[in-house]
Amino acid sequence: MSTEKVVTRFAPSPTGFMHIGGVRTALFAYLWARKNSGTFILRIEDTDKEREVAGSIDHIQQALAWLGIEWDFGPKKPGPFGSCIQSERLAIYKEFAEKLAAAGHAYPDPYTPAEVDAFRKQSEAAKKPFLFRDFRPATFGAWDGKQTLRLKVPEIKRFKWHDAVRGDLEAGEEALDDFVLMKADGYPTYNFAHIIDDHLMGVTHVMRGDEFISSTPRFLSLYQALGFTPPIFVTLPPILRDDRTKKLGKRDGAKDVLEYRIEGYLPEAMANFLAFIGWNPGTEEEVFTMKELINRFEIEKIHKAGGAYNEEKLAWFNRQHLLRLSDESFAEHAATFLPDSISTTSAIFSRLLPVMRDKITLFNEISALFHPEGELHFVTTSPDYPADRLLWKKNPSRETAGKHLTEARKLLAGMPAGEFDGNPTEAADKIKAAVFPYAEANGRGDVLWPLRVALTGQDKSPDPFMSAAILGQQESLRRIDLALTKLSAS
RNA sequence: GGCCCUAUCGUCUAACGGUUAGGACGGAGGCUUCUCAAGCCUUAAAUCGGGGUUCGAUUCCCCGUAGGGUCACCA
Repeated sequence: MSTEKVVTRFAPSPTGFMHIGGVRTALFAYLWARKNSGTFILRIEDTDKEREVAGSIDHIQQALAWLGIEWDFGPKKPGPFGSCIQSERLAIYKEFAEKLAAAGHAYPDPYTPAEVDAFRKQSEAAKKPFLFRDFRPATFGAWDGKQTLRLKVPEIKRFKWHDAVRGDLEAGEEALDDFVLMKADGYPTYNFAHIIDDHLMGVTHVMRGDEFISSTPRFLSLYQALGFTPPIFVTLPPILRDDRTKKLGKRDGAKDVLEYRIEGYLPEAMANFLAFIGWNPGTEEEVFTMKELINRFEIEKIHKAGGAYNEEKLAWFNRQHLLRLSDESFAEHAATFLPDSISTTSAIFSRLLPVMRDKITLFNEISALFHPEGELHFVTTSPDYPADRLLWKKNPSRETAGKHLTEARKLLAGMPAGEFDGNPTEAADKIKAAVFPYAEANGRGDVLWPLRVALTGQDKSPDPFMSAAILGQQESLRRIDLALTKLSAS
């Protein structure tokens, strides 16, 4: 490896939302740049004004920022090479176009689109692949800067090149053609602009999907005509749909990356998951922070074959990262999913923290916990439930339920009030110490089921000790009294 | 169709000529247990097919097969 500073870029076109395919490409480019203390550039390729979607540039930046992918140069951070938005660099492309035209490496296309189309049909009828260069005019005039400009392929030959992932690649002459450099609307094509920019921005490693392999000979022709040295090509494997039948695309359910934030995924989990589609450190470790990914990332370990997107594995990664979160950052992430009545600074929130941490895989599950049918609904609402719910299904006797509830009430009432306060996990332990021996002696289910329902009113909930710890002594006793009333009323 | 690329459990993958083909997700079973999760343990499950090269092929070569990509004044 040379001592040259590594520069990578992510170069999306602002034509809609970002999905995980695009983000994965950005991630790999970012990881490689950071690993080498290099530069990562976010370049906006907005040379097709027809397809541009308003707000996309903003959206792209939000998606990358959410994932923790930071760019050194980007839309509002121009570099020594100027703007990172191609539509603001038109003068640069024009200058290179003029140079190529003057050197005889490019020529104005004399045909109308209809005429070119006729040529194409002609070739099809003859069952030959259409190549514009077969119809190249014998002589051409100077380029006036307004016509369509095409590259005059400098050399018709079989191209061989090296790809850092795919190895030695080659393609025949049929892959070469006089492609368009400057469009009639004055904008450069992608094929032209990206090569100029990669060169001017000092990009050393071009990371992109395998859909660009087949156009590489044309890029190489242009590098040759311009006298530029090509960068290192790093072809990334495609991300496949989960059934592996095709590449994951927007039409196949590829979601907006920011959707995942709304669903309560952690950005580090997403980055971890994406890194493992098409890359693997070669060990059995799987859970990595962004920092660790940067340390471990190696181009040599990028795969050739495509990998499928699997949301269940993503969820697992999320759970793993969630477990490693500090209470403080857990609270931050939880904030938007809590009911309005509970703030992350409230006392009740800190009492609920251990339960929430145990229960969820995705943060949006927190809202479900507080739903009227949810496990934590009892926290904010006094329970309302049919009396029969207090009866354990294996021994549905009102008499037993009432007897044990009365006993349990005594045990809870007998505890010093202070033992309910403080750390909820410790409080739950103390409550368990007070109640469990009795339950052990008289049947765990017979004692604990009615107690848990009395406290929570729910079929599914945290265990009775934790529930009592969350509610506090007074409220716990009040709810047991309520349950006893229910039992005797009917 | 031409050209290019790819191929290990259902899925993500390890193996860089020699392993009982390993791990993870998901599945199944179990433990735990007052409920629901979580957690822990166990388990089933793969080298696309056919030829070579080699003492020995998941690994190297060839031919099939299947899948993907690409053939724009889109990127």
